[in-house]
This record gives sequence, structure tokens and C-alpha cells, in this order.
Amino acid sequence: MNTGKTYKTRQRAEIVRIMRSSGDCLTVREICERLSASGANVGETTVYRTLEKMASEGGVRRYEPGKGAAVYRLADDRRCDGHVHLRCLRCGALEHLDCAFMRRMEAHIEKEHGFTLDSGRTVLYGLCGRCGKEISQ
Amino acid sequence: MNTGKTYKTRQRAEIVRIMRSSGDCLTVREICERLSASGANVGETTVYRTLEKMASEGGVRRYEPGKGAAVYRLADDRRCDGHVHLRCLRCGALEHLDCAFMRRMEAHIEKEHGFTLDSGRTVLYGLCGRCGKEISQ
DNA sequence: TTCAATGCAAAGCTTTTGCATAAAG
DNA sequence: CTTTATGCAAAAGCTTTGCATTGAA
Repeated sequence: MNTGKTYKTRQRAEIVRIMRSSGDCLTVREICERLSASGANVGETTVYRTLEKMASEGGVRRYEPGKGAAVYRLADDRRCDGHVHLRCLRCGALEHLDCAFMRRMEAHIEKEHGFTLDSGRTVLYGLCGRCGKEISQ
Repeated sequence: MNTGKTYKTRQRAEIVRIMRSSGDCLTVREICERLSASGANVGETTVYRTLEKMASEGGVRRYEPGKGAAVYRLADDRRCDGHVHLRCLRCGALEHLDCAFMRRMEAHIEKEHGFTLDSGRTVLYGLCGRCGKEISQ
């Protein structure tokens, strides 16, 4: 596992500061740009390694978009935690599936299929009500 | 848009043959390996371009795992129709979630969230039992 | 003093592009 | 003949690794 200690460094503090000051998910590149824009230079490698370590400690979440670089956000940003999302393939609408049934689904997947769902990485795709109607016309 | 005509070539036929003979999702690398194993050499670039074109025509589906290379499968591969899949983020294992509970989940999403799930496009991500254990050691 | 963190350069992987050649229609 | 496809090599983009150095505890 992750046995090593974590030192408090200027770089780590700066990275956290940047991530906290921006609500959204950021790529490593974006974090570096904002760091140098604010006068705090941190090597790209350090950003990668810091985020990787924080992710293994649970401090940040990492998401893989279909294309391009991975994005990261602080795990204590609770808006999207602990539930999967549902995206409309036509209009892009995002629905947070934060309900009892979907929690039961996670339990079902764990018990019956032996998988631990990573809800942060999971997005269901479909059509929202409006787009479904518009398409069937 | 995608206006150009599509020529019938040996390479395209071979790629389709390999994908049809293997039930599951394959990476470009895997397709190339199976191609040369069966004596049919096709350049990696050609595999990329063929899959990209077929995807834009709707003939294949492309999925992005959290880590590593994208995987592709034929869109007319009926084995995987009508249910969602579950992929292990660590070892790549694919589980077909073809059970009553997951059908109820689709109904739930339709009724309670107003979305029509596109199960062919939906992949849940997590850790399979073995990888979950190995990681927590 | 010890061990983690840093940062540069270099390497790794997947994917894309340029370009000359080959093949399909 | 015209247009698409092929395949090599090279480039591109993101991420990881090697290694000497710096800095935290």
C-alpha cells in the first residue's frame, strides 16, 4: 500500500490552493499554467506525482475523459461524490443518480458480480426525456 | 460530415474478421497481434484509421478505459446487446451485467429519472474481486 | 541524518499525421 | 483515371521513470 510519509512542501500547498480556488476539474497542464500565472512555479512532474499520491491517499479524484488529458479535482469537493452520473447523448444533460435504488445497485454489483464500483469513473449514457421525444417524432 | 466512399479492401475485411471471431472488446494492439498470428499483416496505422472510419459510420463502438488503450467492438455483435457492462479498471476484465436486477435498473432510470438508457454505450467501471483484494494488501 | 519531494531530461505508450505508393471503383 | 486506402516513419500528446539534488522532519 501507501506506507510512506507525506511531507508538507510548498509545491503541494500551491497545488491544493490552485485546485481549491477553481471549482472545476483541472488537467495537469491547466494546474501548471495557473501555478505559473500566480508566480508559483512547480514542475509538471511534481504535479503528476503529487496528484497521484493524493489520489492514492483519497485526497483527489482522477477522471478520464474520452479524449485528451485526465482531469483531477479535490475529493473534499462533495458536489459529485458517491454517486454515478447519467448523461444525455444528444443534448449533454447531466443527471446525478443519487438515490436509494442506485445505492442498492452498487450493493448488488458488489454482492452478485464481485465488483466494487468506482462511481466517480462511471457515467451511464442514454437519452433524456426531451431528446427521447424529439427523436421519436 | 463523412461523405467519402468506403472501398472494400483486404485489410478492412481482415479486421472485421478478427473482431467478429473474438467476442470481446479489443485494443488496436490486440487486433494487430491477432492479425499477424493469423498470417494477415495489417499496419497499425491502418487499424486505427479503419476503426475510426467504421466508428463514424456506426459499425464499431469505441470505449475508453480509465487507463491504457481504447477498446473497440463491432456494433452488430449481438452478444453484448441489451445489457450494460462492467469493466475492471486494473486488469480489464469485462463482465456482462445481464441480470434481472440490472433490467430493473433500466426501468428505474426510465421511470424515476426520465432517461432511456443506451446500454450499448454504457460501461460501468470498478475493480473486480481479485484486483480489489490485491490492491488492499 | 534520513527519507520523501523536486525537477530536469529522457523514455514510454497510445494515437495522429505526412507522404509516397498501391489498390479499388 | 480518380479517389480512397495503405504503411512506414515521424510527430504529437499525455504520463512515467531515472537520477542527482533539495528540503522536510
